[in-house]
Amino acid sequence: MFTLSEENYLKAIFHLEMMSGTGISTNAIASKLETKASSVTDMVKKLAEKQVLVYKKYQGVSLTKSGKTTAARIVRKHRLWEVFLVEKLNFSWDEVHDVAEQLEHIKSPKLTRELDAFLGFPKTDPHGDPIPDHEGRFDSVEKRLLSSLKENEVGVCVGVDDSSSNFLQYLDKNGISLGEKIEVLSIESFDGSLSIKVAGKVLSISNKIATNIYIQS
Amino acid sequence: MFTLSEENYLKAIFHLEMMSGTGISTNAIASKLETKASSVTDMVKKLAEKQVLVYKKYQGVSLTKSGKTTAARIVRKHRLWEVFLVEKLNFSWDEVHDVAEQLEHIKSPKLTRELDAFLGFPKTDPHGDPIPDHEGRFDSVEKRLLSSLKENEVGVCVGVDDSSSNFLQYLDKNGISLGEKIEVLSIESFDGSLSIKVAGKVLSISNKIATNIYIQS
DNA sequence: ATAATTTTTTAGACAAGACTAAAAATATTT
DNA sequence: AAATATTTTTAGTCTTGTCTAAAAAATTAT
Repeated sequence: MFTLSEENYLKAIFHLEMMSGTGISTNAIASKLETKASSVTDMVKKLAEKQVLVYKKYQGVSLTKSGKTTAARIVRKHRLWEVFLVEKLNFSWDEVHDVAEQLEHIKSPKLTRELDAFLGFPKTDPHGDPIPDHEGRFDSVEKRLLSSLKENEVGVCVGVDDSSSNFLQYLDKNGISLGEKIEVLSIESFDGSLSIKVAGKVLSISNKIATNIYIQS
Repeated sequence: MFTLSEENYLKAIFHLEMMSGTGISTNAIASKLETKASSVTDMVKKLAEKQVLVYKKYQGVSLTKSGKTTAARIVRKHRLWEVFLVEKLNFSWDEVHDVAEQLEHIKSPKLTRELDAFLGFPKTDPHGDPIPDHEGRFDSVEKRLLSSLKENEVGVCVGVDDSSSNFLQYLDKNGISLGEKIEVLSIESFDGSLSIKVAGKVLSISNKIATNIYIQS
């Protein structure tokens, strides 16, 4: 069994490994968890003893099989709760994160199982991220950045990179949501900004926005 | 804001005050929380500083207005989650307690509000206990013990005193559940055991069982 | 390749919340 | 009312998870 703090470390390392492969540095973990490197060293030693990760001094850490499964199960719970909040309790996708951050630590296999069934076994959360199964497996959604599309190409919004409240509210305001079709009308070569058509309306977005939206085509 | 531990103390004291009035002893709290009296003294001092209870050495404690509201809100969340688990996630009434014990500490006013609405503003939990409103008010359900009925009287099961898994499973096995009509056929004067009719079947139950079932008539 | 910089680890301290053992206050007996 | 028993508090210790400051290792620059 893991403490709340241990679970947060596992989840952070899991996410970092997803992004940048194996061998996660002490500082990377510290900045993700907004804590100090020395605290990370301590905790990482503890988790190594529990066999959920491999740690060698000055070499960063890597999750073991069991560590990955444990972490994926926390992510699973987080994303299931997000679906619940949005679909059943009228939360918008920018409001769910903090609450899901608490709910993900509830320990009850039956609860997770039944919640999954109650929601109709969803495959992705409200931000388009895949929901791992009980064994920790999940389909890596094939997603490209909106900014990688060429003129006149179309795609469907399947997720966002930045999940900050500000950004999600911007998207809401402009009618961009999961499943929405997006068509690239033109690309400004000067600054990479795009003119797109979404929900029937024409919209101009910066390149920065476009590199935070995932689409599938 | 209160820590998990502080919330558990508040809830325990709240329940003790409901049962036995004001001025709760250190030992009573310690045994309810399965901790030591010395730990209680420490925590009680901390809570007194936070103005949620009044503490005078050797004289026990009493919740303040604000302490009562805080505690009632935790109870409110606990009971709402119990309803959710039973009504939406197929938990039986003996399985909900431990999970609700975790869920009650989730901090999100919107979550509580929306959950309440999602469940249709229930008035009682699956054991028949009233659900406080946001201000901490609740109707005290008028309930009598089944053992207080006379021969040929009838009542409806509205709750249980003992919420242990064993007892609740016994009730399930014998078709006794909330809202079920119970008719007392005869009372054995020798040991106080009752012959009752419930769900069409005749059943003999001990006096001890009958003093753990609340009915309304 | 040596110096400077950055990263990581160690050592020691602290707060929260629990514990044990002993002292102090209150309650109960006789 | 004194003696005994119980309850409560105090004092000091422990664990978890954090921190700061300093030392050690690794990396980068000169």
